[in-house]
Parts: sequence; C-alpha cells; structure tokens
Amino acid sequence: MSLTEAKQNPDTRERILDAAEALFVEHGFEATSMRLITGRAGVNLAAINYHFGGKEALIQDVFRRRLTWLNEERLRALDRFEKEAKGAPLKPHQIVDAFFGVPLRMAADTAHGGHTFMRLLGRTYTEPSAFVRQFLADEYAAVVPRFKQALFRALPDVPPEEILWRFHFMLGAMSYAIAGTDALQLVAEHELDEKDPEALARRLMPFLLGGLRAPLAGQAAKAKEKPPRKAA
Amino acid sequence: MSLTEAKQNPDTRERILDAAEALFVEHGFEATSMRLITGRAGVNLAAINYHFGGKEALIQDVFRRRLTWLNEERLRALDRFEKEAKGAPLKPHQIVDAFFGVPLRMAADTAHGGHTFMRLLGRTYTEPSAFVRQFLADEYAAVVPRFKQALFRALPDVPPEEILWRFHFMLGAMSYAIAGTDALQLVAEHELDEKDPEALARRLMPFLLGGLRAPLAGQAAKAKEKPPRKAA
DNA sequence: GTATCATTCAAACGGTCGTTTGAAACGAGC
DNA sequence: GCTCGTTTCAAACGACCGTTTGAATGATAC
Repeated sequence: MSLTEAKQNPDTRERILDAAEALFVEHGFEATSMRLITGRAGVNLAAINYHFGGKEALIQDVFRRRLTWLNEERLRALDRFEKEAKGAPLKPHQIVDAFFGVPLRMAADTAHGGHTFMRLLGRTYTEPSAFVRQFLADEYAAVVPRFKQALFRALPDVPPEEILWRFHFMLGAMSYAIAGTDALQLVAEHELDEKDPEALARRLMPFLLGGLRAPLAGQAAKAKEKPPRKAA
Repeated sequence: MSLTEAKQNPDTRERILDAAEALFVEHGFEATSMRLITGRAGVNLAAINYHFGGKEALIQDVFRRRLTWLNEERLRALDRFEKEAKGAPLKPHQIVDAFFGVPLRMAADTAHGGHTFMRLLGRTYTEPSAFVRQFLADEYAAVVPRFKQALFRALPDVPPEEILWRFHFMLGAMSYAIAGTDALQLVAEHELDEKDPEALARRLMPFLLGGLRAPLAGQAAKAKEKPPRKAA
C-alpha cells in the first residue's frame, strides 16, 4: 500500500465498520466497547486504533460511509425535480419525497445495511455527545439550506419560521418511524410487522404531507370549507 | 425514620434526582457517572447506592418521579372528554390533546423541572438499554390501550393498523419537538427561540392533527374535492 | 535470501467506572 | 448521658474502559 490513505486492508476495515454499526444500534455508542466490536468483527483489539485512530474517529467513519452518499442522493433527487419544474416552485410532496423518501428507500435496502444504518441515524439525532452533534451539523450543512429554500418557495403563504418547525417535526416523525421499533412496541403489541420498509414509506409520506400542509394554528379551526387553493 | 421505606432524608434524595435528571439530558445515561451526579448534587458518592440501591434504580426513580403523574394526568384528561361526550366517540383533536397536550403543558412548567424532564423523556424513547425500554413499557401499559381504543372509535373509517402507525409517527414528532433542540439547530441556525413551550404546543398540535387525518396512501391523491366529512 | 513495508497480535498501561466497606457523625427517645 | 437506628463520609475494591507498545507475521520488490 503505497497510497498515503485509504485502500488499507479492505476486509478488516469493513468488518469493523459493520460490527460497529450493528452494535451501536443495539447498545448505543457509550455502551459499546471496542472489545465488543473487535470481538464480533473477529479482529484484534488494536485494529480499531490502527485503522481509524480511535473510537471517536470510528464512529464518524461509520456515519460517513453511508451518510455522505445519502445526502448527495437527496440533492440529486432535488436537482431532478427542479430541472423538471423549469424554474417553477416545486410541489411540497416532491420536496418531502426528495428529503424523506431517499432515506426510506435506503432503509428498504436491507442487504447493504441500509436498515441498520437508518436505525442508527434516527437514534443519533437525539445523541447528546457533542462531537457527534457537530459532525452531523457539518454533514447536513450542504443539504438543509437547499431544502429550506425549496420549501419556502413551495409554500409562500406559510411563514418561514413555521416551515422550519414543521420540517423539524417531519424529521422527528421519520426518525422514530425508522429507529423506533422499540418505541413502536409501546403502542402495538407485536401486531405490526415493521420489517417491510416499503410499506413504511407508503404510510409515512401521507402523514408527513398532512402535517406539513395542516392549517395554521392562528387560522379559524372551523374553516372546514377550503380556501381556493393550498391547504396551508 | 421508623418507616420501612420512603421519607428518608428528603433533601439528599431530591438533590440527587435533580442533578441526575439534568445530567442525563446533557450527557445520556452511560456517559453520566455517579461521581458526576453526586458532585453536582453536593452529596457523598455512596449516597446513590444508599438511597436508591444502584445506578439503574436511580434512573428508574428519575422517571417514576414525573412519569407516573404524567400518565395519570393523561388518563384524567381522557376521562374528562369522555364524560363530556356521554358515550359518543371523541373527536380526534380531543384525543390528541389529552395525550400530547399534557406533556407539552408539562414542558411549559419550567419551574418544576418539566422542561428538563420532557427533554429526557424524548431522548429515552430511542434509548437502547433494555431495562429502560422494559420500564417504559410497564409505565405505558395502562395508558396506551385506552388511547388506542379512543382513536379506533374516533376514526372508524381508518384501518386500526394505520391508526397505530400514525400514533407512532405523532409520538416521534412530539419527542423530537421537545428533545431535539439540538436536532433543530440542524435546520435553523439559532433563528428559532425554542424556549417557549407554549408556542411549541401551538405549532405542534396542528401538525399532529394534520398528519393523523391525512388521506390514506391508497386513496386517489388527486381527490382534491372533499368527501362529505372527515379528511381521513 | 534479504530488506521494506503494512498489518496483526498479546500484553500491558493509566484511568474511570459502579459498588462496597467500616467507621464517624447525627438525632430522637428514654 | 447513653443508646440505637439513620445518614454521611473517605477509602478502597475489582472490573472494564480506550489506548499504546513492541515484537511477530505477511506480502512485495529487488
């Protein structure tokens, strides 16, 4: 290996990343020791420090491996819709689909660890640890402004502040939808098969759109008759 | 103190609970050491084991102190609405208000640690640790079935399975709304003052109701003209 | 075969964890 | 004043943590 970085023994690196990803979902970052990770991966304890530099760096690489692609895919989806629209504002459902549909479809791809990773990602939005928060903020810095702008244009009658809040609410609903297998068992006793991520997307997207376009609090709650356009 | 349990030195106990609650929000369970807790509380390290029996027992007591009351309050709110309705099905917004409005108003009560606790609770729905999950399941066992039944009656046209999913989605949106100050900063850069929990409730409730009553996935998306009643 | 590199390995490092211990301090009842 | 049960305290326990080390192993090029 004459290259300065990367392309080190691919087998060991990948096995560590896979084991860490799965264990982080199961037990969280703090509770997952390096001995547990290397044990499951079948590699030596020192391999993590050798290949990644430390536990924090490993955590970041676990995310980077999939999150970078995920966010690029989101932007590609948004680009595609905007090209179609030829300068006209996008429809809310297109924006929601670009941002939330991509990870949901990623979660459906169980073969490539998509489901496991999306559960981890959902957990991590509430992660207290400072460096993880900083890392997420950096990874999303390029994506969020684009989607904010698109939503502002798509919903010109809704105050921008309100849109940001609803964006936040949608993030929460999606995170739980993916991560919260455990929380789900609070409401349903093994009745729902949460294993089918395609069905999950079919259920979640209408909910998100319904929330996004709900009448504003200030508006008359009794106004059951629709204004000419736009539910918001 | 001749009593077998309880009513031990109230000062030390409460100070430990307060310190633990705040620190759990800041750093999570695993990362919060007993030395950190007792240090902030200004009590001896051994006090936790003496008064609570161990770290796990402390965690459970931190929740029990507020969660039991919260769930009772939810049931009281539901009882009140059902008494008013005299046997008729409740309206969705009443059920949503009883379940989600109570914790939101609790979060507004910053003086009594409501805000801190609700942030902790939101975090904990995704908590990996097994004993915490079990504990939450026990605490919610008495509450969830009542609300499920109420929702089934209120939305007879919506398949029960779909209602459970949307209940789950609402849980996620609320949890993030309260817990996710940090996640919120992903979408807005210090623009939103998330300190006002009353405003939060005013924003969240319409979102939840909009999601709950959104058109089902199967139904024609183009059916912009309303059916005679009920958006769902 | 030998030199050179990247990688693996067993062992140990200092530190922090949750918990336990036994003695000291306190307070109410007599 | 003495006793007894409760609470506090400093100190220590063994276990596990993330990280480091230096030697062993493997592969490649000459």
